Amino acid sequence: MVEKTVVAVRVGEKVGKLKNEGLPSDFWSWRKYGQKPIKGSPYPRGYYKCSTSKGCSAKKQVERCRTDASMLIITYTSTHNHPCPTPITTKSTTTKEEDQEHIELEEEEEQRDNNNNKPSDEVTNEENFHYLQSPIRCSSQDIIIEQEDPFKLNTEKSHDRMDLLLEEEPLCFAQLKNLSASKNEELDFFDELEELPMSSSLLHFTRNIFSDERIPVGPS
DNA sequence: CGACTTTGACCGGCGC
DNA sequence: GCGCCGGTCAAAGTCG
Repeated sequence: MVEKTVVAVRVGEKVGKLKNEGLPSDFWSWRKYGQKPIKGSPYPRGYYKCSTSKGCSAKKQVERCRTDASMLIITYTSTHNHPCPTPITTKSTTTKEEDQEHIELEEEEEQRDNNNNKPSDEVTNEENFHYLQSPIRCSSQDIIIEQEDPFKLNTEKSHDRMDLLLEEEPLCFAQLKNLSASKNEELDFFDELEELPMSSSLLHFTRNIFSDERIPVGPS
């Protein structure tokens, strides 16, 4: 049984011009070992292996949404057989960072409990994807994690969107696009970043996720 | 010089 | 068996 995680990531148009097709940075390093044009999609799919540790079998596939070039579909397969590499950071940041992630996890689990549509034991069914935030968390838990825009952490909007994302039926990408349409200003995200009152941990966190949204996507 | 990307070739699974 | 397609390999090129 191979673990498979599908994550939709919205990236800015500008970022898409960068190398790696603007892949969001994560704690692991990935080595590209192939690229293939995919039938039915105008965009090629890239194949990446984890190069953080020798012998790690973790892989990911990255392709652009055929209907929305600013949306990346990242499919993680296998799991890392090594601990999450420690990002270059100051000593004091990790705990805060973890706390924030824990908060998000709890929110996620709470949402899932409220929904009751997908009991956790059913999620492990092979027909279901594991919504595992592979690049951020070193965990094999079946946990839905969405990387929220840090600026939306305290807004009602994020919860509304969360509810939408946890709807029984998977969203089409057009819907996902609308959900995050308000993020057009993200192109200047880093320009504004310096001026905003952010804690060092939050700043580090946002840099690591590259200001992307990571949206769990159900099986098509 | 090592790590990485690019890209054509190769291989296996699957449907006809 | 054959062709298509997705996934992987590996040599060559690039970059810092």
